Amino acid sequence: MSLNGDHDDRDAPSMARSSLLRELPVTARGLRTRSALVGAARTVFESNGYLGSRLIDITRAAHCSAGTFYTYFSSKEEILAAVLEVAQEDMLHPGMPRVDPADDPRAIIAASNRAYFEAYRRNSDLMALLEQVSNIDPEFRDLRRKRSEAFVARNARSIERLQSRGLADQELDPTMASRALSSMISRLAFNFFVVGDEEVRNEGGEQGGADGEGDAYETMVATANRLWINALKLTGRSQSGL
Amino acid sequence: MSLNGDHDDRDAPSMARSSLLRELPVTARGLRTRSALVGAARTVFESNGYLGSRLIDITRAAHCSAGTFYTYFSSKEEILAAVLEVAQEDMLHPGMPRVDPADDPRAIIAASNRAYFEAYRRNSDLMALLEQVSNIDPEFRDLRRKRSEAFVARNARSIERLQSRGLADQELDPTMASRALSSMISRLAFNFFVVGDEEVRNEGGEQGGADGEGDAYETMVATANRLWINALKLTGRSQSGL
Amino acid sequence: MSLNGDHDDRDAPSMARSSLLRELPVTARGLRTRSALVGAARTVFESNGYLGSRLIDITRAAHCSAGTFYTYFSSKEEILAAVLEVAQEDMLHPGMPRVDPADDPRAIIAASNRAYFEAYRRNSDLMALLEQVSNIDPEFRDLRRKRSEAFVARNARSIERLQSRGLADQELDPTMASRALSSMISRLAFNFFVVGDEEVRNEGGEQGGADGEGDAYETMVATANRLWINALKLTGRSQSGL
Amino acid sequence: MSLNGDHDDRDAPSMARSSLLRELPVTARGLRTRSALVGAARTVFESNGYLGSRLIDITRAAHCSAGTFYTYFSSKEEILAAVLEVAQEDMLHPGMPRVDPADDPRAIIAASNRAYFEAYRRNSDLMALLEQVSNIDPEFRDLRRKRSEAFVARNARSIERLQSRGLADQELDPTMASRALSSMISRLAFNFFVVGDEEVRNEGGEQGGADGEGDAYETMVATANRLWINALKLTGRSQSGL
DNA sequence: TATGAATGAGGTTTCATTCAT
DNA sequence: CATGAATGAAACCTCATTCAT
Repeated sequence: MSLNGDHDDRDAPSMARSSLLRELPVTARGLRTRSALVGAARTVFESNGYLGSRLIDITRAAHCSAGTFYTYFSSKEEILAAVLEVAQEDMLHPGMPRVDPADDPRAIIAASNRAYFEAYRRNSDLMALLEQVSNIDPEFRDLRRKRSEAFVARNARSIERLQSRGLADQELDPTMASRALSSMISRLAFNFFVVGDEEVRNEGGEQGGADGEGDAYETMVATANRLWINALKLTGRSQSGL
Repeated sequence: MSLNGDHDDRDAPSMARSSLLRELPVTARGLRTRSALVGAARTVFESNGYLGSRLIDITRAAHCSAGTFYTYFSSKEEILAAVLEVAQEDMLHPGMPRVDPADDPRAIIAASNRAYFEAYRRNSDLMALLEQVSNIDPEFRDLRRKRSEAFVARNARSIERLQSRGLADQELDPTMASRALSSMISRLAFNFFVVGDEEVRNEGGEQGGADGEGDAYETMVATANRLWINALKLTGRSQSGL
Repeated sequence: MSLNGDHDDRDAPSMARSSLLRELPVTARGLRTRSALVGAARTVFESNGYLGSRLIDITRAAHCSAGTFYTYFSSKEEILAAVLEVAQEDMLHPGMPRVDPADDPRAIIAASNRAYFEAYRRNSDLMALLEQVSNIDPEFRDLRRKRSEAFVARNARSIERLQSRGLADQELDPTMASRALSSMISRLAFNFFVVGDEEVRNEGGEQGGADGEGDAYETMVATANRLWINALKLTGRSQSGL
Repeated sequence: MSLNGDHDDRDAPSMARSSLLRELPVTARGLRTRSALVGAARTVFESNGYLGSRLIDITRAAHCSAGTFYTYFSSKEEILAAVLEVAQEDMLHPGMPRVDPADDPRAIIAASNRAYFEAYRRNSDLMALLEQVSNIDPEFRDLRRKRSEAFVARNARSIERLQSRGLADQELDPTMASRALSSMISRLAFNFFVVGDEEVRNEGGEQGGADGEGDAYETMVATANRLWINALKLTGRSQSGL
């Protein structure tokens, strides 16, 4: 349904395919080599960033030569696209528990937000990479923007539906609200998993007991959910705190 | 007072000074040249980005030789710091109308959010630059993070105060809420002014009349304010609509 | 055997390898190019000195591009190490006539000194280079010092052996004497072949007949031998004049 | 008298004056500034070497501006000449105890060698500098060579005199022997004070008791003296070890 | 399909020296 | 006599990409 875990700017791979990727190799050996390159590139990019990674680092990690690279990709940009594509899957369908549309919308939001954060945690290095490259290469910025808009539109429709059912603040512009709340969640995740260091993650809730990283994480999730729900003025029969 | 317009990551210039900048020139001529370099750098960086800018572009724009650059700065990084420093002022003290602490908190929030967006608009090229560089250079990322935390802490105290006066949702963790809402505003501004192009800015509100960019902007500000206020569950006897 | 021709500061090539050199190329073409670079570097360094040589001079002489240089060496320092390494061979094993340990020690000394001077003559440009660079770059100074110590130790053992056979001055500290005599020979060679110009080399012995460079050279060798033998108070029943 | 402490290549300042130095300033202030520059240059050169020293380091240490430098010196080379000139004094007249020409030549040699080593110790940084620069700049190499020859000639005359008195090995070429022995002493000092590190200096004599740096030093002096005397086959009535 | 050597434009940076003030 | 800003040539080095094998 709606309000799925995508608060950020990525999308179906097909968009990327058309402009950036070559055709897949036909032989088994070719597939293996290409696969090794993509895997190596992911590792290398995650460690050193896009700019810090040399093609030779990638080919070395893939146990092949510099020339071979150009059999499968026509530029550094292109293999980056391939790397990002692989990871989109996980961010796009973060394996959320099935939700019944009839459920309390607040529960659905809570679940999808949590699923998003979990996926972000798994892919934080890649998200950092995406953030880096979309601020460098207009091609990726553009890609990102287009994807983002698609999801914002979907979430906007959900908000609209909630409004028409009288469950959400009628004064809000659905598209803009969708943009704002998506921004909030994705940036929170970015700051927590990419920028954040121990200081950020070690703070627990205000109640006291700081028993490690988990506390800060749970606080973040709970706060994000509550803010989101408050922001939409979601009402419901159920009084359960999320 | 509180809840000021700072949703982003900048701060007192002194932080940068210590590690990055050379001593200022003593003669008027030197001051002039240095100034010309900083101005030229701002222009060049804004046009080409950090990576796309060559030192020779900067010195040419400043009408001086390559060697002169190193009289005042010891690296590209350093002149970037100088450029950003100049712009911090405007982002930090965006010239908000004086607010009376006794005013309706909702009005204060609305005013400070608007002031932030205005400042962002004025400095959007520079904000794009900061975003780019903080995803490349750990020094700038670190600087940014430290600054951000300082402001988050300040806003968190404001939220706490509202909570203790019974005006804001007591269930929220003030620090985390501050982080989330700051993220929302700053990212919204980034997407609007930096990433956004005609498509984004030309959409008006859903109510109808799309008459240009102004509409989308007003919708964004209004939505941001309303979401922020809803999110904190700010209530008040005060009569002003936002 | 002992008292070999090494009065100076060089040694097994392996010392340099570990810290300075890249792996060798695998193809014949690569080997050829690397070889051309080393040869070109030797010529260029010998003509212009280390500081006076630009990488571009070397690559031009080797008929390759600047980038190619870095396929094989990662710095000017490194190719210098490679150049010196080649020349070490000749200085280390100067092709001395085989000596019988039972021979008169004085004859052995005379032969090994002469072999050293001959090797120095062949490699004088390179020795000048080494002298220059070891007074500039601590890495080379260090290398030189370590090598020197190894040879001093070997010669010291020879002196010790002569002492224990009652053939050399017992009062001498073997290590220090070895150091002193090695210094004498190597510096003499340096002054003659590197510093010295026509004035020096044209002087014959005092006996009269100045008939060119050869005379001065023979005088130097004879004097060095005689001083060395006198200095150790080498005595022998053996009849051979030096 | 003869065989004075000069085993190396320096000489009366007048030689340098003619080719390298400007006239001295006339005012007291000028003299003070010039003096400060020379002093600063000595310190800086000794710390960083000739190449490693920037003019700006020198002027800063002398508390004056870059422009002022050129009031007194017309190049980096020139101030180096001035620095070396100052230090020549000490090396040239190392304050040897007055010797009676009628004394045992061996005692005279021992005294003058020791005086040389002492002077070298006092000026070792400067000697390192001279060594460095004379392998870089032909002007200094030339200067050095000319000076050296002058001293070698003087010592050669002393040897000749000893030979004619029947006190030294008649077979030796006096000039060449002088060159060789001077080389030995100066290089020994260079290796000990400039190149040498703890390893070298901490070795005591062979008898055992290593009680610090002094031991190695005394061994060096004693060995140098004994080798020198042996080498010339100096005979005398006195049996005293040196 | 795989190799790895070759490319070369272009970047940043240094510092002795000059000169207007 | 002093200042210190300005100069500018040239040096070293990087790495995505090509291509002969």
